Amino acid sequence: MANIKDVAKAAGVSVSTVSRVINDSASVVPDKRQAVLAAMEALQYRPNSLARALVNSRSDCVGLLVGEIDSPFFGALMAGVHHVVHDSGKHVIVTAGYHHIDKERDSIRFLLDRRCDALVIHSKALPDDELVRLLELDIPIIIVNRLIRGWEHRCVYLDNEYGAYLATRHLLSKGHRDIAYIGTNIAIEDGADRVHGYRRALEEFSVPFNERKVVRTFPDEEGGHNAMAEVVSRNLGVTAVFTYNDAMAAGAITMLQDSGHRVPEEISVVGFDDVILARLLNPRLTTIRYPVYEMGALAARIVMHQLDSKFASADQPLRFTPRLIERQSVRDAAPVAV
Amino acid sequence: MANIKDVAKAAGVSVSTVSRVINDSASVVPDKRQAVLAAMEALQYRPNSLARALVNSRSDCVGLLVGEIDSPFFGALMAGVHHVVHDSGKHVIVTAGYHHIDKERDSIRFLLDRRCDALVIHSKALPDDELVRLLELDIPIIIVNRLIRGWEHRCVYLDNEYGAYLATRHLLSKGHRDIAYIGTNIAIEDGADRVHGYRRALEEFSVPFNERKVVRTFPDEEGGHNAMAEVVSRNLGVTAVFTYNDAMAAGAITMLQDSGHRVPEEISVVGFDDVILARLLNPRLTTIRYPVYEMGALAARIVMHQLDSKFASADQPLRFTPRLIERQSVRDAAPVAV
DNA sequence: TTCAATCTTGAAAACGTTTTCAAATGCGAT
DNA sequence: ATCGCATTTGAAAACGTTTTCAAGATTGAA
Repeated sequence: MANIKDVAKAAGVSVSTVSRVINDSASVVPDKRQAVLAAMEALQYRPNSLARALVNSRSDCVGLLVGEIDSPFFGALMAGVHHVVHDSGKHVIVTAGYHHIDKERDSIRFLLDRRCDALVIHSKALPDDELVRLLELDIPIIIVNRLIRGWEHRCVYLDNEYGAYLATRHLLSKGHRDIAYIGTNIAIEDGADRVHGYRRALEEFSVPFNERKVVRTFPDEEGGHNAMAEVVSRNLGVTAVFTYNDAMAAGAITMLQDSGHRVPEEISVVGFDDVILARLLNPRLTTIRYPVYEMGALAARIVMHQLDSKFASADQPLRFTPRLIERQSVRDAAPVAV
Repeated sequence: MANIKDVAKAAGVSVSTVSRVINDSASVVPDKRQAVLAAMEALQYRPNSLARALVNSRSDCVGLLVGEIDSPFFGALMAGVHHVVHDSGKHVIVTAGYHHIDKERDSIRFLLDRRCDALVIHSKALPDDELVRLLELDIPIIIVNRLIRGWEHRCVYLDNEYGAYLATRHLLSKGHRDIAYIGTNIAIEDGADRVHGYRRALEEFSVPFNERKVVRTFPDEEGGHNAMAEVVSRNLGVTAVFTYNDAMAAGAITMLQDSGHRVPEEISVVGFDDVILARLLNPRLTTIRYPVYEMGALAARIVMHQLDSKFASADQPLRFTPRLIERQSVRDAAPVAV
C-alpha cells in the first residue's frame, strides 16, 4: 500500500507538502496541490491512521464497553453512542465484557491501549474502586447505568429503585397483593436497587415482604422461564410477577402459557427495559421504559464535548427517570391464583 | 502515560531490553528482567498498540461491517465473529453501514485505514465490482450473506432461494393456495432470490403467480405492519403470508390481530431468519432458520486461518442451507380468508 | 591463562505520519 | 536593479514501538 513518500515522489514534492494538502493545514500553490491530488488518486493513497494517531496522539475513536453485543438492550446503547459519535466525524470501537470481571478488564485495557480518545463504559462486574481509578485518568470517561458515589458527574444512570417502585406500585394499585419478583442472580447494583423499589412499594401498601416470593436467576429468557417455574412450584398464591428485565418477562410468560395459565387473566406480568420485544409479545408487555438509547447518546455527547468544546455540550441531568408503559400484560387481581 | 523509555530509564536498562521482556523475544538475565517488570508495574506501563501496530504492520484487529448494530440478526452475526476472533486473542472493530452505499464505503475505508489485519463484510448497497476491488487487495476478506460470481471461495452465504422455496412449499403443502409475499423494498440480491424461491414453489404446485400478492416495504416491523394492511385492503382472499424476515412477520401478525384476524386460525404466517423474537411471538413463529451466528463464526475462522495458519482452517462449505422451523403460526388452509 | 564460542546488551534505523524551523522564492515598492 | 516582506517549501525531529547489528560480557575447554 502506497505511503506518503510514494505520493511525494510521484508528485515531485516533499512529504511535508503532501501532508499539507491532506490536512490543508497550510497553503500550497495550486499546481503543486493539483499534482499531489493527482498522485494520491493515481496511487489510491490512504493515510495510515495509526501513524497519524501516533504523532497526533489522537485516534478519533471513542471506546465503548457493553455487556453483550447480541442483545436488544445493548444494541440500543450502542446505537445511541454510534449515532452521536458518527455525527461528530469520529468512530466507535465496541468491546463486550459479558458481565465477567476479567473480560471487562481486558476490554477496557484494549480500548486504552488502542489509545481511544474517550470511553463510554457499561460495567457490571468491575468494583467501584477500579472504575474510580479509570475515572482518574485524564481522558474523558462516562460510566453508563451505574452510579458511583462521589462521581455523579461522570455517571449517566437510571433511577432503578424508582422504576421498580413504579412497576410494583402499578400492580398493587390494580389490587394485587401477592407479587413475585424475578430478579437477576448477578451481584450488581441495579439488581439491589430494584429489590429496594419493590420493597418500598410493598411497604407503602402495607404488604409484608416475603423472601420466598423473590427468585433470582440468570437475567435472560431462560432464566425467567425457570424462575417462573420455581415460583409456580412454590404455590404462593401469586397473582402478579414483576421481572428484572423484559427477556425474563418473556420467559416467564412462555412458561405460564405453556403450563396452561392465562396472562394477564390469571397472572399479570410487568417487565423492565421496554426493549422492542416488549411491544411484540403477546400479550404486549406492560413494562418500565429504560431510555437506553438516549442515555448512550447523552454519554457520547458528554465525552465529545469534553474532547473538544466545539461539540455541543449536553445540558441535561445525568440521572434518567423511568416511566411506566402500560400495555396488556396487567389486569386487576383475579381470585384465581398460582 | 508512561512509555517504553520511561520504563527503560526506571529499570536502568535500554529500551531494547524492555521490548525484549515485553514480548519475550530474546533472553534477558533474570535480575534485569525483574527490574523491568518492576518498573512496568510501578509506572503502570502499557505498550502503545498504535506504535506497535505501526512497526509490526499488524494491528491484531479484524474489521467487521454490519448493516445495523441494533438488530437481532446482526447481533448474532457480530456475536459469531466476536467469539472466534477473541478466542484467537485478537480483536474486532465493528462498523455499521445502514444499508447505505456511502456509509458502507466510509466504514470500509475506516477499517482499512485503521489497518485491520482482515475484514468480514456484510454489504447490501455496494455494487459487485467495488467489492471485487476489495477482494483483490491482499488482505484476508470474506463477504457474508452475498454471493459474488467468480468469488465463491470468498463468500459465506445462504441459499436464499431455497429458503423461500421451503417456506412457500410448506404453506402450499398445508393446502394454502393464496399466499402473499411481503418483501423488502431494498434492491438487494437476497430479496430477489427469495422472490424466485417463492415463485418456484408456486410453479411446482401449479399456482399462478400474482404480482398483486406481493407487497414490498422497508424490512422492519413497521414495514411488515403496513404491508399486511395493504394486502388485507386488496381483498385477495389470502390465507397465508410469507415474509422477508421475522420482524416483518411480527408486524404483520400484530396488524392482523389488531384488526380482529386470528393467527394462525384464519391466516398462517411464515417468517425468515429465526431470530430470538420468533420463539417469543404469540403464536410462536414458523420460520426459516438463517444460521447467521454460525456464518459469522465461519467467516471469522476463515480469515483467521488466512492470517496465520496456526489457526485451525475451517473445512466447511461456504454455502449454508436454510431449514424450516415449524412452530405455531401455520395451520391448514381455512375456508375463511382475507 | 588464553581463546573461541555463546549470551546478553544497547545504539540506531525503521514504521508513516505531522510539525517546526529555516531557507528559498516571489512580489511590490523604491 | 535592489530591498523588504510575505508566502511557499523541504529537511529534520518527533511520536512509541520493534528489530538488526555489532560490541561487550561470560562461559568452557585447552
